[in-house]
Amino acid sequence: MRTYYGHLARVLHACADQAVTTALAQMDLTAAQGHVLGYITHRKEPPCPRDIEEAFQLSHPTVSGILSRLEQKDFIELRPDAQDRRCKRIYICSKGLELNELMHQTIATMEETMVQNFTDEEKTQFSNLLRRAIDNLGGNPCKRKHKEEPET
Amino acid sequence: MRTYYGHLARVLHACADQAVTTALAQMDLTAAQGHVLGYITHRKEPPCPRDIEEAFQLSHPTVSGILSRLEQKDFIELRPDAQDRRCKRIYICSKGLELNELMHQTIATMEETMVQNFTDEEKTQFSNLLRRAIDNLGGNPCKRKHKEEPET
DNA sequence: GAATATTGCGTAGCTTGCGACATTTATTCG
DNA sequence: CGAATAAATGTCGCAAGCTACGCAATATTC
Repeated sequence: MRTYYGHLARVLHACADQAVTTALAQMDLTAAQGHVLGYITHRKEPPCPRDIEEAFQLSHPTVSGILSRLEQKDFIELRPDAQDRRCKRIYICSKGLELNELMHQTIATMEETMVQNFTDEEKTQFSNLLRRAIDNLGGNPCKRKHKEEPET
Repeated sequence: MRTYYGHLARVLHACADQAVTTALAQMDLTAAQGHVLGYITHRKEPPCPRDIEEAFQLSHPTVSGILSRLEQKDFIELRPDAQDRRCKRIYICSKGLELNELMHQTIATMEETMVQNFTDEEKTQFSNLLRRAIDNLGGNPCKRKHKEEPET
């Protein structure tokens, strides 16, 4: 049978997602929510949904859904920016801050487990090949927004 | 910033999925539906949903959903097996057979594009690293069913 | 300054993924 | 044979991903 990198990528993502989701279940968080919460916490300035879209390469309705679930559970709070009222600033609530350390550790552990028997060289190669494959498929559309429209 | 293989795996899968979905849109198929239809076609015997689960490492509700959408659109037909009435056999309709060649080509093209500037060595390494990473995370639970329960 | 374009976000509706539970049919064992 | 077990699906309800559409606020252009 053939190789099908697409299939392998899907399965790998599913495994990683499952592992994190299982580990975070006790904190009432899913993998996606955990990753986003981690990103928000490590930022100096309270980010807006648009930042999340770019950081995770997700569409804005997807981000919107994740954020509203985080808000419902009081992990975060959304308030419109005073200067630019189009933007919403994302603030972390105490509940989110408390869990942050444990959650970050959980994700880091999964990442280490995933490449536990890789040499340093293999790790580097792995991420390089992944990135090159993504590039070959055109990357994510939003990334090219500022570069490609010299068609006049 | 750190590497996060999990993130790269998710993005790669998203890109591959997007590429195939876009290309198959004209045939009224999604990527998941196309892959499953391709699998059914290349099988000698009409498979049952369980076979799809194992081949694609998906849960049975997921497979059930994809199959019922394929059936609604008259790509396939589901009939219970005469010998074992628990199983449903999946038969391809003419509509599905006609599109098969084009669809298979579309998927193959995406797979080639994805690794277009890889050497043969890099291709091999890529699939090996992907498989090892999957293994490190425990693979997919259902795969281990027959091996691990020597706990008596 | 007014018309236009862009940006950020909301909502609707869809597919795909999952776990949990129920049902039906086969199989196994006493 | 009958009861218990296992196997294959069905179904429900959820999260997460997308496109497409619309709206309000800001930027740009003339």
